[in-house]
Amino acid sequence: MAAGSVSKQPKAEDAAPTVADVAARAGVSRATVSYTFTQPSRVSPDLRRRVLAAADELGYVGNDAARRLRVGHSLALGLLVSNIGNPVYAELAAGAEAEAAAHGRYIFVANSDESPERERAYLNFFESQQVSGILAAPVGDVPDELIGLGRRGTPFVLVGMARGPHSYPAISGDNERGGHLAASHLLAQGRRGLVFVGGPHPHVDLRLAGARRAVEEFPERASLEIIRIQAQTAKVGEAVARTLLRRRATGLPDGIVAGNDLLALGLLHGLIMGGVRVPEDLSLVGYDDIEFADFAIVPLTTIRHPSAALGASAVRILLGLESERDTRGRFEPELVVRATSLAPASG
Amino acid sequence: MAAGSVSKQPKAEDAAPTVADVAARAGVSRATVSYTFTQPSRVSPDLRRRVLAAADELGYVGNDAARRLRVGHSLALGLLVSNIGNPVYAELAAGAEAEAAAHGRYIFVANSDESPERERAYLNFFESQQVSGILAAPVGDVPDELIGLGRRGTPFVLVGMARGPHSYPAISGDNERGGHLAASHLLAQGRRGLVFVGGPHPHVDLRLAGARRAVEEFPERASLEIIRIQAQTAKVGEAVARTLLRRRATGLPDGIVAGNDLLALGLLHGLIMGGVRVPEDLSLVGYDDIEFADFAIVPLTTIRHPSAALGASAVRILLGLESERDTRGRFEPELVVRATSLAPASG
DNA sequence: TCAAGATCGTGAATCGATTCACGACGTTTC
DNA sequence: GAAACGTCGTGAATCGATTCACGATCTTGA
Repeated sequence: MAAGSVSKQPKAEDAAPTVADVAARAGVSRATVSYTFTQPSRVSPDLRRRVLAAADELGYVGNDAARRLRVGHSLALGLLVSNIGNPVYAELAAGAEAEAAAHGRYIFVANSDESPERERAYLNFFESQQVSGILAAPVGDVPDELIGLGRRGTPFVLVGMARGPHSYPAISGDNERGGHLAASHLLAQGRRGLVFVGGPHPHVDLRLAGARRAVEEFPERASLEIIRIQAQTAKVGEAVARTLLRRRATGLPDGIVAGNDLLALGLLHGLIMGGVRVPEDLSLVGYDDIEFADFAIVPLTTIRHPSAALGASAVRILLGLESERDTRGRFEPELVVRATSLAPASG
Repeated sequence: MAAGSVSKQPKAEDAAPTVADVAARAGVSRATVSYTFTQPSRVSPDLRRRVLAAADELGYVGNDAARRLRVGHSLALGLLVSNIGNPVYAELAAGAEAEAAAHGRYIFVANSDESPERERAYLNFFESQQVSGILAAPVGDVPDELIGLGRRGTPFVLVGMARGPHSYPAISGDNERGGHLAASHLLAQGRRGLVFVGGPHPHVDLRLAGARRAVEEFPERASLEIIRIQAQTAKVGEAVARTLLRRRATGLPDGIVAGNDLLALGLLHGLIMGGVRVPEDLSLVGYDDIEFADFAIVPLTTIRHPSAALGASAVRILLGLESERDTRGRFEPELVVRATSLAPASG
């Protein structure tokens, strides 16, 4: 009684429906069902309707594992970020996601939390998932796993990293130019004793280079001191502020360029707590234009960084809709003047 | 010449290696290779070593599609959040990720950006990916897709949502208690004209209920006004601050409980800009203890919410390592007194 | 020394969607 | 009216890892 006369086991009634179920219901073969979804033009309109109706009634969702096993890659793209807690990366992810959705694709966000080990683990996982492309916003060097993956046919784009010594596809805002903008702005409003606060990081180093160039090109006498740190976080910014305050007797800088906004917010807080008036005594420029920059007690002057656009472009490149060259000149950084610096001299 | 005498096509040399390749190199059958990874004890130590060595030399990564097709589910868990830009969800994701990694699992973060449509699309995608479980931190109602998925065998946990009218597995901090803590703190320091600012949202409504209870239980006379809003963001907070300032003549509240920290930061900014002294004129309590709470110019008193722990527990529940009951009483909210409120009367 | 049992490796079937190669049917054209 | 061609549906092979059921080899005890 339990076993019918058919050799095939009856399906559990709540198991996910398969092409076979849809085919049976629509009275066609499994091949036809598949063609209905993958090459609709190959199926006559009449049958197509019938198949789609059957699929709908059954709540057919398809099994991407089977699909992938056959065609070799998934509809998903992988996004590897070093720290999802940084609003910049959250914005990057959102931009990539929106663009992917527009093309019927999905983004898997993996957060390595700055750990090279997790980074490698996730890259391997991406490979085992056969993602059809990878966006990587890694901390340091290009991981070997990524290079291997690329060789094995999974395209990748480095996001937010300049083409450095490597020759892999990479798109990025012009961080050097942004750094130049920031320092020039301070110089233009009369600041002459500048400090750059930032740690080793591909982006930040370029921002520093830009700031340095601005000071060197400046016709008058101006100085740029560099304070190196370990990480670009608000906590570190506060610590640096305390250090600066300690040498108040010998003279504070009158302008600071921070490696990013988190750092700048920490600095701002620390300095104001210490009685420094911003921007009267000292001007401050951050980098990234995160949401909180505008809500700091003294709204932060900063360099806007088109993170969402970068994410979107990276997706388009991976999907072959755009080439790396096409993006040249886009993603220009932009100075956003708020209250931590004076308005630029207007004449 | 092109075609050899073997019927099988030679593999492209840079194609990903398969179990067959590893088996050939180690001189064993494909079954043995598989058992080496899935049931190591079934293989003698000697062979195990040989297989692992071969796999390592070939850079074998496995094909999760094939694996999944056979076993029916993936090693990945899906995390659906409504807004990855909110630090609370970023923290939740990080907590879940760490716990998952400890068990050899991975988390796919999907960001619906508050759109019910994207939410549904991602749930379907999760199904097609056969994730072995889903963590959902949705905005409003429990989506039908999720319920269907659950019925079809994919476990899910609602994170950060109280068990409401529904009866689905859910874990959450005790938002009612947190709201009570916040309001009680204000009452304890002598505030009597309280305002709760918050919009419709499962969490926030509970926080409001707690605040209301605190005021009702309070032996002296105290009032609680409720300002309803559309979204808990900093921008909205600023707008509310402007509204409050406009009625300064008729009297401002002396204590505000905000639905979350983003909102509180916006309020804080708006009020201070308007000349209100915090905490002298008015005390403010936020909710969530996001990183930026501590860096606001007047560091924000808030209720700490164990988001990372919630994420970790949700993962353990999905993996069957813990039951929903086990978490009862954990995730207690905690009052973090900073500068936007006075210290509680200590005697 | 030989049978019974434990240990450990293997061939083959299987999961579900895709796609090739074929064939049935209908239409066009001379 | 028949040959040639197009259109559109189908059977069957395929992707790679897993796992069942079986069998080979080795161990143990009388």
